[in-house]
Amino acid sequence: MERQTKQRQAILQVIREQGRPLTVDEILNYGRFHVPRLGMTTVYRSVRAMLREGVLLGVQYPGQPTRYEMPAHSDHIHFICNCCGKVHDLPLSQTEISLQLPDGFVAKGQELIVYGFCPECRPGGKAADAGIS
Amino acid sequence: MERQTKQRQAILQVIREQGRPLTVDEILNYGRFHVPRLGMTTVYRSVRAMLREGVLLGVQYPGQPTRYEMPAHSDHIHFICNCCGKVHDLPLSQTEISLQLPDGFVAKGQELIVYGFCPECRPGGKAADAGIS
DNA sequence: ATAGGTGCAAACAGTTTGCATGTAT
DNA sequence: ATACATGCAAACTGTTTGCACCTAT
Repeated sequence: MERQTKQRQAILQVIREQGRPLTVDEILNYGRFHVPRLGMTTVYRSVRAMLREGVLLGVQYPGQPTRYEMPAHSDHIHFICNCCGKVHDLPLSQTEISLQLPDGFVAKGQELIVYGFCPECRPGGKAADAGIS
Repeated sequence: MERQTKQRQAILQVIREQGRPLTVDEILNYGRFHVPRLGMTTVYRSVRAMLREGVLLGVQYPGQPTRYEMPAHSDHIHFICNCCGKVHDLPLSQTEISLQLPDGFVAKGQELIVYGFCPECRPGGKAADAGIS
C-alpha cells in the first residue's frame, strides 16, 4: 500500500470501527457507505497489501471465508467446535503462552486455536470438565 | 461415518501414513492408489464426517485449501509468514501453553498459529531476534 | 432388502486476473 | 505527467449438491 486513497482509508476505517474480524463481503458492505462505488477487487487487493505490511491480520475458520482484523484485536482464543462448526471467542486470560521461536523468525501476532466440543455439542451434557485431552 | 467402506479406509490410511496435513487433492491422488475410481465428492463427504467425529482435524492456511490430519500430529506451531505466505512447522518444544477453558468446553486438540516474518523475509537480514513484538 | 455410500456432472462461492479508465503523487 | 489504483467482467479454484447406481449391513 503506497498511495493514500479514499478506498483504502475506508477499508481500514470499517475494520477499525467494527473491532472484529470482517470478511471481504462485510468490508464491502460497510465500506460502500463511505465509498459507494467500492469494488470487491479493490478490497481484495488492498487487504492483501495490508497483510504484507502487517497492518492487518487474516483469520480463517473452516468452511468460512477469510476474515481480516487489526492485529491488536486478536488476543483471544478461537475455539472451533468439531461438531457444530461454530467459532467461540474465549478469553485468553487464564491461559499462558510462552513463545520461543527459532532464530530468524519474527512474531508479529499469534493465534491459539483450540478444537473440541462446545457445551451444546458435548457428548456428556453440561457438567464441567475442561482441559486438554 | 457409519459404514465401513474401502474408500473411507483408504482415506484414513493415506492421512495416517503421510503423517502430515493433506489437502483433498492430495488425499485423492494417494487414495487412488488404493481405490482407483475414488471420487473427490467421496473424499469431501468422508472427511466432513470424520471431522464431526473428531477422527480428523482440519487445518487452514490463508490462501490455501483446507488440509486434514490426525489430531495426534498437530502438536507443533504453524508459523505463517505475512510476507511470502509460506507455512513453517516449528517445534513446540520450547513453547509452553497452559490451557484453561471455561466450563463446558472440551478440548480435543489445539493449534498455535504465529504470524510474522520468516528468516527470508525479515526486513533486517539474518541476525537473531525472536519473540513476540 | 434397504438404508446409506459412491461418483459423475453441474452448480456455487470465494478469489484472482485482464484491461481500459481514473487519480494521487 | 505518469506510475499506481480502481472497477467491471471473465476466468479460476475449492467445495457442495442432484441424482442414478452401487454396496455394506
